[in-house]
Amino acid sequence: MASAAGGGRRDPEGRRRALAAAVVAVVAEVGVGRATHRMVAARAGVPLGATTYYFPTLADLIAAGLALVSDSIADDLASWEAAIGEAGGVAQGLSRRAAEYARDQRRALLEYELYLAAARGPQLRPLARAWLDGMHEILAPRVGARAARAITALVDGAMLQAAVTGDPIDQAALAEAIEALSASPRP
Amino acid sequence: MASAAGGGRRDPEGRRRALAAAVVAVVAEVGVGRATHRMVAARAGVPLGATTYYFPTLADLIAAGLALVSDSIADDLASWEAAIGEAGGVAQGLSRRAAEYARDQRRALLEYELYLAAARGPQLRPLARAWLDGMHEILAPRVGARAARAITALVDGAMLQAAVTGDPIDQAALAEAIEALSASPRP
DNA sequence: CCCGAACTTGTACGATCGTACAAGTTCGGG
DNA sequence: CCCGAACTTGTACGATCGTACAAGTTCGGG
Repeated sequence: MASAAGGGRRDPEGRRRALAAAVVAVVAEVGVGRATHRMVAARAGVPLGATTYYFPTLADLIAAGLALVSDSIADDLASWEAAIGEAGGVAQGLSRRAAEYARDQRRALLEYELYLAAARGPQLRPLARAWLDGMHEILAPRVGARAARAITALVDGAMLQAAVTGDPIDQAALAEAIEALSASPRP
Repeated sequence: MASAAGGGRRDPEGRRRALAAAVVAVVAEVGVGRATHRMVAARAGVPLGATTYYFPTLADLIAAGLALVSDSIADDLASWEAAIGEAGGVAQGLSRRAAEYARDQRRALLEYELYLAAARGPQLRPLARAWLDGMHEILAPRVGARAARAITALVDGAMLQAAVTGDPIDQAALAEAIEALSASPRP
């Protein structure tokens, strides 16, 4: 191992990353069901043959893209936690972060599509779980398990609606609703 | 016009309906992006040629199926309103109906997939709007516009999560959350 | 220097797709 | 009775798909 981490004769690792990123772009554009080798290759700027060299089957290729999204969701969770930790409390931080998230409609749609696709094929299950459990882990210590689950559903619904309609999230209204759920008495 | 409404030589209208219903089944199984003429024909029990006779293009065929779902959502809205009108108030009726709805995971997934697909192609926009506006129309007179929107988001999120995870909705917890949002003071 | 492994590229394969269509069948109106 | 419109059916078309692979090219280790 001469040049250490990653190797890189003609930058195969870069191609692998470029292909995975191209998968994300293509899936965002046409949906999981319509993504093809050729679209991904064109988007990544590599010949068709390169796709099957790095990823033997289409399922492998798409899985590589989804892994990328999965990682970015994990990163996202950290930023959600940071937003909530800031001044203003859970309701302010959470609603601000949700409104920000929904502003990138393209990405929001992609993630919700994958979120749903997780129900059909088990290979995406971890992605959906990461989001739900991650949010619960962040919120539960601050508002209790029961309110955490309700707030996660509320925020999920608000972001889904924003992604579908294209309308921005009403941040003040969402904050108020989160507040109402946080204050809910125990059963 | 001898036999009046619908005509019906060898039951063409029945075939049309069978094809539309088959589209719904196929889309529910493999998703919008992977539904094909041949799958729909096989499911409907008609030869391939019949699909293009009744629906010139694949888009027409799929649109027919989605129209069916759209109609059933309109029917659903009536039953949501009925559930809310029953004894126990908004929170009880709504949470009970949502839990019922989520019990049919297959149908819930189908509808959420179409809901999302509405963001990509404008031909499904009415479907998404029908749901959002319909719920708002039902809830707003009872809890106010602001709470109506928050509750719709909450219920949407809860049903989406149930559809994705396959877990049933915690009806009592949802009712409690709806209650909290209904009682929220005006801004 | 050079050689084998790693990578690249273009082309080709059978399968399946959406769609077209010719030839048959059925049926109600005149 | 019968004829044309409505419907049925099977087959065939070119396009596109996932995947395989032979022939080249590059590059680091010995």
